[in-house]
Amino acid sequence: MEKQTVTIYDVAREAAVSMATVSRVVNGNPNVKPATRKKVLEVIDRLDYRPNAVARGLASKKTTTVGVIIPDVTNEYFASLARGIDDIAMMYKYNIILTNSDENGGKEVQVLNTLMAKQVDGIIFMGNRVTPELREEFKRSKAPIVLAGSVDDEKSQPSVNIDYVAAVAEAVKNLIDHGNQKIAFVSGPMDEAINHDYRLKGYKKALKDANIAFDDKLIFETDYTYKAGQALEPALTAAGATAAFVGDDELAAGVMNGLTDANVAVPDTFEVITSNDTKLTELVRPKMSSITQPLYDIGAVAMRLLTKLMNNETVDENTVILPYGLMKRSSTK
Amino acid sequence: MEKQTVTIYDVAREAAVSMATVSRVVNGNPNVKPATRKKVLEVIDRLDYRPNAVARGLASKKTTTVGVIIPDVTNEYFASLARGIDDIAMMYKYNIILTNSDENGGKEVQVLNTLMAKQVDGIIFMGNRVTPELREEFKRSKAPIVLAGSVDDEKSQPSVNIDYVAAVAEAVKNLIDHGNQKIAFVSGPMDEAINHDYRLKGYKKALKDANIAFDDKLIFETDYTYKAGQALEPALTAAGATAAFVGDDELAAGVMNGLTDANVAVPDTFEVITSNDTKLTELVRPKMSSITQPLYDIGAVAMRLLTKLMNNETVDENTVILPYGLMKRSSTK
DNA sequence: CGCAAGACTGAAAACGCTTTCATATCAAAG
DNA sequence: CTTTGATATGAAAGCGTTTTCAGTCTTGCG
Repeated sequence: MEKQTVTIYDVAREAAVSMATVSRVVNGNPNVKPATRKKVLEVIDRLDYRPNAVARGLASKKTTTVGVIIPDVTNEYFASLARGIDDIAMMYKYNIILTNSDENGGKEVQVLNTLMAKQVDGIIFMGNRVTPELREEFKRSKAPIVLAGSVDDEKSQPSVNIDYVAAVAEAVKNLIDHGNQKIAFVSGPMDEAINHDYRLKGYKKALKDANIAFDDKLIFETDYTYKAGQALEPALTAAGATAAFVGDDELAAGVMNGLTDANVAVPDTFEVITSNDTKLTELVRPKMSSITQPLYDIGAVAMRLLTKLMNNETVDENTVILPYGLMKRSSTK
Repeated sequence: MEKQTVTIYDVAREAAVSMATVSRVVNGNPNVKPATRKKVLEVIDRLDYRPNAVARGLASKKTTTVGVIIPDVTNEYFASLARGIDDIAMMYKYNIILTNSDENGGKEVQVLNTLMAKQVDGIIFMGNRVTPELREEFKRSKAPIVLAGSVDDEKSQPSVNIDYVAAVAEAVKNLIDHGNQKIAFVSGPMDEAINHDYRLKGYKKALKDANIAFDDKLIFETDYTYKAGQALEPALTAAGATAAFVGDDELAAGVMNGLTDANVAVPDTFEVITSNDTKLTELVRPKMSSITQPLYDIGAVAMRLLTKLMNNETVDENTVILPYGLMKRSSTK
């Protein structure tokens, strides 16, 4: 009762040609007489022949699939990038093997290895904690790897991002311009390069430009979760902050709702600005002002870059920086 | 400069055994003398040998990868299922090929075909519009297919869901019990089975049980988007509705915010209850009451079911129904 | 000490395709 | 006609594993 698979050999026999010829017509090789092509095509249709991609992969050493490592699909930010990645991948006839890493170094290394074992033609990596071990695996990979919406201190790999330092600096300057002096910096784990090495730098720069002393009492390191943000209210007010820059939208929603629930008026007595411009910013009330990022495009461009790399095309610039913006909504004055 | 790949043959030579033996130790076959195993393992380690999964797949006819068709990763509901799927998949050593379908029949058929060409061991399908063509492809597949959080009128495939009819009926009854007589039914496209054949049925049942006449002026068919929901306010009030059941959280958030923005007080003068219990319900103000679904588990159970099917284990029940609940938050009295 | 029954191991045949290389065909040119 | 340079085609060698089948060794035991 097992369904019988029809192979290239069956087609060759039925069409009275060699496998080589069948292979040629399947792959659109022009060196086939039109009459022959027609005959083969008919048989293919009649037998409902579908080439086995695994065999093809083994013979050609190309699988037309790329691996995508994502911290968590459930996170709006990364999901948006993933969507961009998949669309472009599909456009170039690639498929995506998607795996959640939870930004867990061990899991990332393991996943990377199974992707390589599966002979993916390329890899897109999302995650901001590029450990030395990870970097080691990257080097050992013969498939090109590009980072999307993720930074590595050492810039060891091609990547596409926005200029986080400048974006955060501008966001914070905006807060300063509104008269705030004690501005909280609420971020995810500080061992992520994007937090300790980019956002924080932007924050400090804005302060310095405005001659405001840096005060580490205003630095709040926590998880990227709604609950964590919500729980921050007492500490925030205790520290005397009157505004906050937040590194993640869900976290920011938590911060804002936490404040509101404690009767701290946003934006009147406390301003909040967030980082990722996901849908969330529009759903909450007040709507959140945010740094804007071309989320979909970051993924799309990363995938496009990867196709070039997989094709051995020369690319002029390996680390691409997309433009950001600032969107004023209702959580800032 | 191309990195050299080491094959099973290299290991065999270095260890002075046959490929067969190497294969055995790699696959944990017990029929290998401990001393031999040790020797081979050492060589594997020394040469840093990693089995080629593609070759393996060709020889064994198993790829340890499953295809996942999802309407849109960017949708919280499906993303949550996807996370459950991936976790269980990883637990059973499978990888996921993820593709967005936009619930577009043509794209779905095409994607299904490329998944089959890639010899996936199984497929998880999400999407509520199972067309005859699609059903045809399902049948032709030799890899088992299970539907997750998705229904097919004809129950042609194994699936895991909740009892949508009962859940919606209960939700609507709740609204009726609060004294509402004109309850709007706001749903996504009616050509999706889940809407026209399940949710609507539950809605009608609740009305009937309460002796309320069905009025199709209260049926609102629209897109699953925030904007669409927001735009619904005028129509909703014009129809005289005092409450609404909504088939999607993002849509519901739109409906609710639309009402609020038009100074219709939720829940005091208009109650809203939604369907999917995603994170969103907690982010908006007022928080939305919702049917609760074990989102992660729907995905997880679907994947688990698939592993059994792929293993040819006998499963007692092909269509599993998980429990639902009703979570009262602040958008209902 | 002889022998059957495991326990191990290796040779070689798949798996279903791509690709190289050689050969065959053919039209145009001489 | 013969030659020549494309143009078409086929044979066969991989691609890197798994798996079957047939041994070859070891044991335990009478």
